[in-house]
Amino acid sequence: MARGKMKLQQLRYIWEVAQHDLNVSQTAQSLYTSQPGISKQIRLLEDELGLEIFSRNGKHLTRITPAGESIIKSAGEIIRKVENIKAAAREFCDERTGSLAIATTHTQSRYVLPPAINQFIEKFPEVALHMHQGTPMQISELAADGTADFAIATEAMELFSDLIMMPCYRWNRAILVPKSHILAEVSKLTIEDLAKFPLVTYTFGFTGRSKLDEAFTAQGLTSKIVFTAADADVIKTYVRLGLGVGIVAKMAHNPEIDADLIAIDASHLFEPSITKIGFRQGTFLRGYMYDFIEMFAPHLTRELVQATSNCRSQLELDDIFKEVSLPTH
Amino acid sequence: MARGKMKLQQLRYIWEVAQHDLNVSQTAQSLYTSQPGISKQIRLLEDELGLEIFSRNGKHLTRITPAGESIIKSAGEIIRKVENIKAAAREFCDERTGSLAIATTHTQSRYVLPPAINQFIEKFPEVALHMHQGTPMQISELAADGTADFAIATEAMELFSDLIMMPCYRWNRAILVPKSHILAEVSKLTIEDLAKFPLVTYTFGFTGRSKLDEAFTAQGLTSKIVFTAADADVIKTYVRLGLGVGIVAKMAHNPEIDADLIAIDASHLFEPSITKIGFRQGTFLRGYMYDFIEMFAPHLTRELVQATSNCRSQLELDDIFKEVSLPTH
DNA sequence: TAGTTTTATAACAAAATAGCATAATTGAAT
DNA sequence: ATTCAATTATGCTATTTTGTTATAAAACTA
Repeated sequence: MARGKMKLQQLRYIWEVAQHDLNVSQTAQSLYTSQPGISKQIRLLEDELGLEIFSRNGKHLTRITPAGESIIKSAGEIIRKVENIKAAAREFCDERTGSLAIATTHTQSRYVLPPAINQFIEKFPEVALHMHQGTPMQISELAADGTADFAIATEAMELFSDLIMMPCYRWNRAILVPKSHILAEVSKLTIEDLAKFPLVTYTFGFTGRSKLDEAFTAQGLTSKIVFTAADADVIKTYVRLGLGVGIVAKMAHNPEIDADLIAIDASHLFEPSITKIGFRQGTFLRGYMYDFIEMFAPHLTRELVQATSNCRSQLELDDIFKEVSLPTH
Repeated sequence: MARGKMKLQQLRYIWEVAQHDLNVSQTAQSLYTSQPGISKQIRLLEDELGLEIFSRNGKHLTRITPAGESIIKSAGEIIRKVENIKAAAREFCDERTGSLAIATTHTQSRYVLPPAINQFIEKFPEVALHMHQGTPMQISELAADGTADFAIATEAMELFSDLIMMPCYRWNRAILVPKSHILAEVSKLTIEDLAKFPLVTYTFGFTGRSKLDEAFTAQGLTSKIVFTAADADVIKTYVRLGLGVGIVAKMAHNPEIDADLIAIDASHLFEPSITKIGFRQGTFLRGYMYDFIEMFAPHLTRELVQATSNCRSQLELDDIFKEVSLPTH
C-alpha cells in the first residue's frame, strides 16, 4: 500500500486493458505505447490501492477481481467526465468548429436525414460530419462506446441502457406494387389481401420490421416473405422485377423517381413505428449538436434535450415525452 | 492550445484554488506545496484546453470565467469519484477498519445516539469514530464538504441540495417543570396555559425549535421565551432554578436522573418533528456505514439507503419514504 | 515438447513536476 | 500619491515520474 498519487493515466490504462480482453501487449499497441509502461502503472495503482484489480495466473492477467470490477467502472466514468471537460472547453473556445458523428441506418440517411444534414452544413460549415451506416445493433454500439455522437434508428435502441433515447417522428408504411399489379386496383386494402401475395420487405431488425410481423401474427396470418433487404432501394428493385409486393416505410417512396410504382397507404394495416435519436448519457453536447437534433426533430428543443440528460431512468424519460406530440413522416 | 495530458493534479489545483477564493499562495500552503507549482499547472491546463479558467487582472486571479465555472464543477465531480475509488478499495481491502465521522447536535449525541454508537463500537472496534458537534448549519456544511460522513439533525438540512437526507425517527416534546410547579397539577395542558408562563427552550435553529414557534403563532399567541440554549441540559438547569417552564424533546427527559422534574407530554400541543440523517450524494459508503445507519434507524436498511443514493431529486427520495413508517422516540 | 505470445525486470532516457530564490505586480493603507 | 504587505510570474535546479529498449521468464498453443 505504497503512497502515491493516483493518475488519470493509470485509470485509462486499467480501463483500456479491461476493454482489450486483459491483453496488455495489445492494449499497449492500440495506445501507441509500451507494454512495460502499462504493466508498471497498473502495478503502481494496485500498490497504492492495496489490492489487485486483475487476478493473475503467474504473469498473465486472467480476470478482473470484484474490487477491480467496481474500480474499472468508476475509472470509465471518470474518463468520460474528463472527455466532457475537453468537449466543453472546445465549445467555449470556438462553437463553430468540431465534429459530429452520426450512426444510422440506410433508411434514415437516404430518405429522412438529407434535409436536416443540408440545413446543418449550411449553418455549421466548419463542423466535420461523419456518417456511420450499419445495423441498428451496430449503430447503438457505436453511440454507446462514443465512436458516434448520435444513433438514429427505429429498432433495437432499447437494448442499450446507457443511451438516452428520444422519439423523433412517427411513420407509417406503404405497399409498393408495379402499376399493372392487381392490388393497384383494390379500393380498401386489408391485411388478408396482403397475406395472399409474396412479400418483399426489410430484413429482421431493420426499419420497424418487428411491427410488421406483429400485425400478421395478430391476425393469425402467416406472411410469405420471399425476399428481405436492409434498404428500400433494393426492395424496390425486386418489386419492379415482380418478385413480390413491397412493404416499405412510406417516406421511402418518391412519387417522381418511383413513378413506375404505385404506393398504397398502409397506415390502417400496421401500427406506426417511431424513429428515435440516442446519445450516451452523461456526454457533453456541443451547441451545434443541440442544433442538429432540432433540425432533425423540431420538437426536440435544446431545453427538452437538456431535461432528458438529467433523467436516470427510462420511466422518467418517457414521462417527459408523454406530453410531446410527434411529427409524422 | 498546446498538446498535453490532463492530470488529476491539475484538476485538484483548480478546484482548490476556487475553494480558496482564488488565492494561489494560500492554496499552496494548505496543500503543502509551492505557489509556482500550482500557478504553472493551472497555466498548463488552460493551455491544453485553449481557454482561461480564471480571468486575471495582471497577475492576480480575479474571477472564474463561465467556462471555468463549468470545468471546475466537473473537476469536483471527478475528484470525488477518485475519492470513491479509494474508499471502495479500502472497503475491499479490509472491511473492518476505517473511520466514521458523524456531525450532529448536542441533543442527538447526548440522548439519541449513545445506544447506536455503543452497538457500533462493539461490532466495529477497529473503526475510528469521530464526532463533530455544532449547529445544524455547521453540521450540514461538514457533511457537504466531506469532513463528516454523516450529518444528523432535525433542522436546516434541507438547505444543502447535494445532501441525501433520510428520515430517522419522529419525536415529540415534553414540558419540564419542577415538582412544585402549578402546571404539574393541570390535567389536560393547553397551549394557552403554556403561553402564560415564561419559557425556557432551544435556541432558534436547534432541535425542532421552528415547529414550536409555529404552534404558538398558529394560535395567535405570543410566547414569552426568557431563555434559550442549544441543549437540554442547560435548559433543565434553568428550569430547576425556576426561571421558567422548559420545553424540550421528550427523549431528553430521563426519569431517573431528572427525578426532581415533572415531564408532561406535549404531543398534542406541537407537531412532531423528524430527525434526519444526511450524506453527500455520490459518496461511496463503506459497509460499516450502512450498518451504522441501520443501528441508528432500523428501517433504513442497506437496500433502502442504496435506493436513495440513486435519487436525483428530492421528490424521488420523498417518494421512497412515503411507504416507510418511522419509529417514534 | 517446441514454438509463439505475453508479461516482468532492469537499466536507461526523457519528460514532467515541484521547489527555491527573486523580480514584478497588485491592492490596501496610509 | 506613495509606501508597504501580499501575491504572482519567471528562471533555474533538483527530484520524481514516466516511458522505452532489451531481455529473461513464464504462459498458452498445438
